[in-house]
Amino acid sequence: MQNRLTIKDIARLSGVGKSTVSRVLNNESGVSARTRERVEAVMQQEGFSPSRSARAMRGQSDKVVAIIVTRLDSLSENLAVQTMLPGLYQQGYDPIMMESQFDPELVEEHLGMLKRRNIDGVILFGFTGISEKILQPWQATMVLMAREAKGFASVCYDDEGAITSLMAKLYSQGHRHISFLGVPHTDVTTGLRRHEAYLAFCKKHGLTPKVALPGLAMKQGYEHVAEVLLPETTALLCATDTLALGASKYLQEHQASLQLASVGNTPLMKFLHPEIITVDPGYAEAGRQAVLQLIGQVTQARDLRQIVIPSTLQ
Amino acid sequence: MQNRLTIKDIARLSGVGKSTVSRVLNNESGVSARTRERVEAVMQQEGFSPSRSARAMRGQSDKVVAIIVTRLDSLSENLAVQTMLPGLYQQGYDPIMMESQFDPELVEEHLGMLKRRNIDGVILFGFTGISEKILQPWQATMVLMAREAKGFASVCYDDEGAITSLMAKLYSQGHRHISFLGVPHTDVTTGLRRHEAYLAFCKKHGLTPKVALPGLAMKQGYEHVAEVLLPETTALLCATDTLALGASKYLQEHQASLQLASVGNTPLMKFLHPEIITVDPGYAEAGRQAVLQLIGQVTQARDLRQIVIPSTLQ
DNA sequence: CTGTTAGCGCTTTCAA
DNA sequence: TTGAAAGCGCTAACAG
Repeated sequence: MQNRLTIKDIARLSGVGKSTVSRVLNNESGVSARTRERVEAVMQQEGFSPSRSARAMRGQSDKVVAIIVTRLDSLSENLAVQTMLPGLYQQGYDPIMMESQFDPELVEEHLGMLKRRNIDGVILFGFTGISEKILQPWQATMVLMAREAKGFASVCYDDEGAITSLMAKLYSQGHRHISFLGVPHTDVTTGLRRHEAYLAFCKKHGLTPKVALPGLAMKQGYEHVAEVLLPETTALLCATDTLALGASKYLQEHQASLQLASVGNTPLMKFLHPEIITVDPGYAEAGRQAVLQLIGQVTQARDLRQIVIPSTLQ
Repeated sequence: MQNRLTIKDIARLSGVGKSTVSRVLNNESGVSARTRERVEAVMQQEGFSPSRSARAMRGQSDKVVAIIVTRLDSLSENLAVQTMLPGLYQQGYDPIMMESQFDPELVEEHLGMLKRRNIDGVILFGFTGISEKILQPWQATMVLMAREAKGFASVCYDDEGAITSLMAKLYSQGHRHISFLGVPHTDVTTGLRRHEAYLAFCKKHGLTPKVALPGLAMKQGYEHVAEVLLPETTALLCATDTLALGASKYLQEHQASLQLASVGNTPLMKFLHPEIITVDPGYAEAGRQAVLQLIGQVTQARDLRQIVIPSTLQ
């Protein structure tokens, strides 16, 4: 680590001035092709790479962004992060990871650290309880995942479309008594929107809704699925894979057999219960979009778009 | 982000010189208590925090480390990383995350990026196929997880102890026909060592071993468990939770009921199959130790220890 | 087109 | 115990 070369060295080795090297480094115009080639050759040969800190100090950005997930082991967030990372590396950004554990105070704490570090941007996986006030300072440099907020860029899933297409599929299979296992309305996207889409479909098709909204945890699916099982029920729609996993454990234990459907399409689900009908909310695409949006935002002041990822029935 | 104060501002505001502020900042001796207090008060009040880049440029470290996991969704690695993060933040380090996807070339690529960034240290979750040559330049600044290598610090799990205590438990429950589902020997720790510990126990207690070593994936557990099911088999020991998950799906589908045991104790396992006997390899503790070791290494040239985390039967 | 010259915010001599 | 001054590696005027 010690004897890294500097532009000064490169300048000396290629017989030019520091600034010329700098120009080459930044692909600035105003350097003769010959000089540029020569300098590039030297850099190449010496394996030169400029000091990030020095560039950062010169007002350039640090090229560091943070990704704040709710939980490291969230199946869905993992899928999104998995596509974010390569996207960020490719653009030369270092992604630092933080875990909010669904705790608004932790988010605040983390954002505080990040503010102090003068980071370029943040991708935050939203959840219930984050006050917009805390986010305010980040308006220009944050992309919210799975959450919308006025004045913020965001990448959301198509909750309504996902639920509707699952319902349509179940309906077309002949199911007329479809129960719903979801998340409380305090969660606007996964909770409220998915529930409403379910209700809307029921209404439109004259079905009688039967609902429980226990929460996001597998255990909650397990413990509350019984509440929505009527004798006539033939299918169960779950707001998330995790919930479906919990429910299906219960169903298995109780020998109840009904058609399950859920929003998620996570690998775990596909393996454990391939018979479940799923819709892929487009986690991978969401990750890609989030990175594009964030980088656009911080480098070229792109406008704060609210992106919705279309889901695809599996 | 723009108008961050600098030590110059703090100096002015507290009526001292830049260097004094710097001394206070670094807790250097040679500053009168009065002056120090005054400066600290101003910093506090202005919410001053020094520029990382400037410090880094002055030869201080960047305070950035990388964590390279095999997969973002590895149940076990998640548990370790979960304790690493807070440990790192607390020491002022930023953890950047990378995913190797079990691909040695990706590791090489990532390490290349990191070298260029002049990072402080790396925590690398090992796997089969990483050539030690690639790691060589990182000897002093790397901690290997779940893998040992000559000249490298590492944090490993007590493979032998874990398997032995599970076997002892099964044995004490009266099981005498215990099969083993594991990982090929190319994986020295999870593969070879666990398998050997199983064989040793069998030998010592006069049991007839029955083994398959398909690999790490859930699907492999599912597909290969049948090979080790003899009519007399009453228990099955799996080298990992993931494998056990696959196996138990098969067993469930085939109505076969035997006592399962596995190394892992991941939340998913505990939820889906609480009846399985597990041993906790100490992932959380491993994460803590890895951070301590790495930071010790890079800040005070602590010697490269090879740490083994004791496992605990659940 | 290219080199020289100032700094960016900090640490680190070196004098006072 | 302190402050002034000299850089760290880089970029950005400003001259040639």
